[in-house]
Amino acid sequence: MTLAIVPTESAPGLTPARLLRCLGDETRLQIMLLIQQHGELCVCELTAALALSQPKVSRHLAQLRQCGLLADRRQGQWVFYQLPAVQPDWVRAVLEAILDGQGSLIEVARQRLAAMNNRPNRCC
Amino acid sequence: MTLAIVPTESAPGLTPARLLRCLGDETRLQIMLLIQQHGELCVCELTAALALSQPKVSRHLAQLRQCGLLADRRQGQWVFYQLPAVQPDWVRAVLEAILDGQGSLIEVARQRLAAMNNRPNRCC
DNA sequence: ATCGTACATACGTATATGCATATATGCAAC
DNA sequence: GTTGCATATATGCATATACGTATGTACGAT
Repeated sequence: MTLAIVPTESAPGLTPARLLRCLGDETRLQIMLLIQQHGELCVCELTAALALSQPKVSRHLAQLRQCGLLADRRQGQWVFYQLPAVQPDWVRAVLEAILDGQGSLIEVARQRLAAMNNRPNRCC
Repeated sequence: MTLAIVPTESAPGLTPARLLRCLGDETRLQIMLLIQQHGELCVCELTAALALSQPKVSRHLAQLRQCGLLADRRQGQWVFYQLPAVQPDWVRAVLEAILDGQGSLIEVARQRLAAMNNRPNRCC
């Protein structure tokens, strides 16, 4: 008897084109790069870093979540987003390639995040 | 005195997000992967490989060309499309990652291209 | 000049996408 | 309970995108 080696696909319908189209938005691309760099960020941190309205950030996060590009975890009032534990290799490779080539895209956002006050504490 | 290392930008207003959005379409992505594999293809070859209408292929090619993702060259009645000589490294890396991980995307198209008759001769 | 092939574009239409505003939920403190 | 904050979603509208069809242009052959 053989057990499945491949874990449950986070997003079965995630085609390369769908991935690229999801990344093909300034806001979503910056969100992905920020989370890739910082490991885990909540909505209010992303809102501050990107200087955008909360609903706008939330809507883009929902899209990234539905594509399986982000995983969310609730901690008290905050919802933290991070890269999913398991993700196809080619998706990782694409993200790394973009971050390597376009990391400067999020410089301003990183500065705003660094200047943010009252950031929530991670625990759990 | 320092000389600019970065060559003339093919299209100054082209953001990474715009490039990704351009790649984030099934047809355009297949075109890019096919050309990456075959080096150079004309419109009628792509039309046959993808089994799509000629105007549709032509329109997508125009978008890729306007984004600087493809270069075209006329030879008699045919217009051949190829990867541009100079292109951001991360774009190449993204395409390679997808081709490595999801090369099956263009398998059917490759078969149709292989079965095509009267393909034009390359020369210069 | 005329025809056939290859390719590009214009027009009208259907759908998708992004946004602002308003509303709803969940949690913590009081 | 109520208030306040963080987050999520629903609605309505403007814009963008993709498509089919038709038309236009460029090239080679006759």
